[in-house]
Amino acid sequence: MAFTLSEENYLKAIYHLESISGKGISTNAIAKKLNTKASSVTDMVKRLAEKEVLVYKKYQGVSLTDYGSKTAVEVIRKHRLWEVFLVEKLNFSWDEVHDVAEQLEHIKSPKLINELDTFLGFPKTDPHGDSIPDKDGNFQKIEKKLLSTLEEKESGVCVGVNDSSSEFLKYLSKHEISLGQKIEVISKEPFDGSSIIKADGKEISISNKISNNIYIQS
Amino acid sequence: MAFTLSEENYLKAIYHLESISGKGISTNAIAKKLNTKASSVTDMVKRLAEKEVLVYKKYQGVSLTDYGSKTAVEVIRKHRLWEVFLVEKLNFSWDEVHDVAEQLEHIKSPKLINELDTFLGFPKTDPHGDSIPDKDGNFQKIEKKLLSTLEEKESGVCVGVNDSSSEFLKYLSKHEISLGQKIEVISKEPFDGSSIIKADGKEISISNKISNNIYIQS
DNA sequence: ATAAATTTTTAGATAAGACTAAAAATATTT
DNA sequence: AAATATTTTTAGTCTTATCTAAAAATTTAT
Repeated sequence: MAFTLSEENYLKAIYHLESISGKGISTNAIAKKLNTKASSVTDMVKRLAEKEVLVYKKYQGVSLTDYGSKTAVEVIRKHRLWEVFLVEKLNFSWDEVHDVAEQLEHIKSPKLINELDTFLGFPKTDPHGDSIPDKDGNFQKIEKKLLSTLEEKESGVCVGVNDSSSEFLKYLSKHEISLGQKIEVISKEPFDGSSIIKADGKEISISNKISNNIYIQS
Repeated sequence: MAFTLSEENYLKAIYHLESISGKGISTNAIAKKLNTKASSVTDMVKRLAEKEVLVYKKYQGVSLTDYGSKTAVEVIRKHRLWEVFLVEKLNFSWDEVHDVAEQLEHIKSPKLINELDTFLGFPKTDPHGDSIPDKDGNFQKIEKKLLSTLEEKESGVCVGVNDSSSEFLKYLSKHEISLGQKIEVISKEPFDGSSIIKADGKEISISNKISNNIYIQS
């Protein structure tokens, strides 16, 4: 079955929401994620239910079927492989790749994506630290926790980010925080959740919002 | 100004038609090229005229403006660079690239296409022998003529094809005719326009339709 | 448990792009 | 120069994907 660009974006959004909060995703949550209106979501969700990629019951939210999840994972695989290509071969920085990958992920050609995978040497993770599904849709869950959950004196390696927006990634670049970097929590301020961390030898103060967007592996 | 996928396809089609038959392209010619209906063309052409990429006068056909030509050339540049990428880096054969390149040519990102050009080493021609416009839109016209225009005993090098369809390219592969190959006309049959040619040391008979689709440089 | 607030759905519109069928304009024959 | 044929345009419809505004259902609060 073939899917439109919009349909693929809905599947991807619902898949991401399910991976955070389990089955039964609300219309409003999808609308917020896709910057659209709840009424538009209802319309689209009905179409997708007819295509049997998700189950929809009025006022009960939606859940992806196995077929729907598989389709979403295929799009995610494409997105992440293209990101690797852009960074490794075309000199993009990690804060520039997202918008272009959002377009490239919708190109339809099984041969293209499998050859790209081969060309890149079957990478396991993308430039933001997210793991890349293989051609059967299997991928390993990386054991990661938020930087904000670390206690004082604890440390770990930066393995990913929660927010891939260009603004956030630019913030990280400016403070010289990058993937694979060791980060140590020096102290935490209970009042506002901010903390002082040591990265790249330098101590800097970061807000709770920042530490909630950085994934750490211990 | 931004263009939709459909608009870009119209611009490309009109550009190609103009390069064959000059200014003033008829509604019907565009419809045939794009496998659509004349009425659909009229609709679209009105929209494009408002965007000032072409001039449209009822019943008089259309002509691209400079801006329209420039936009079309940008799409063609992207198409041909992606074809080179697919053949040289991803092991596509020249009869497999067209459909995928048709999708990739619509990706919007100036950085992407210029970095791709650099990555590929600024190729001058694509896998079908067509020249690739540089980032300013300049490209050299290759001096080429149809194989069907050669006389008996004349020969030349295959530099391109007129029809990039998978069926035609597969025909050529089967008969071991490829870009850069020397082709000699052994004899021509005036009755049906067929001819016997020598390629890769072997003599084969080809129809007029075939020799009308192969470009030769002497 | 009823009222108020929120969420979700329906109904009706809009825009892009395509279609069919019919009307209008242009070309071609005789 | 009429008559015929062809091309092009118009008018109206369809689909996808979106929107606003209003109605219905569900949740939360009192």
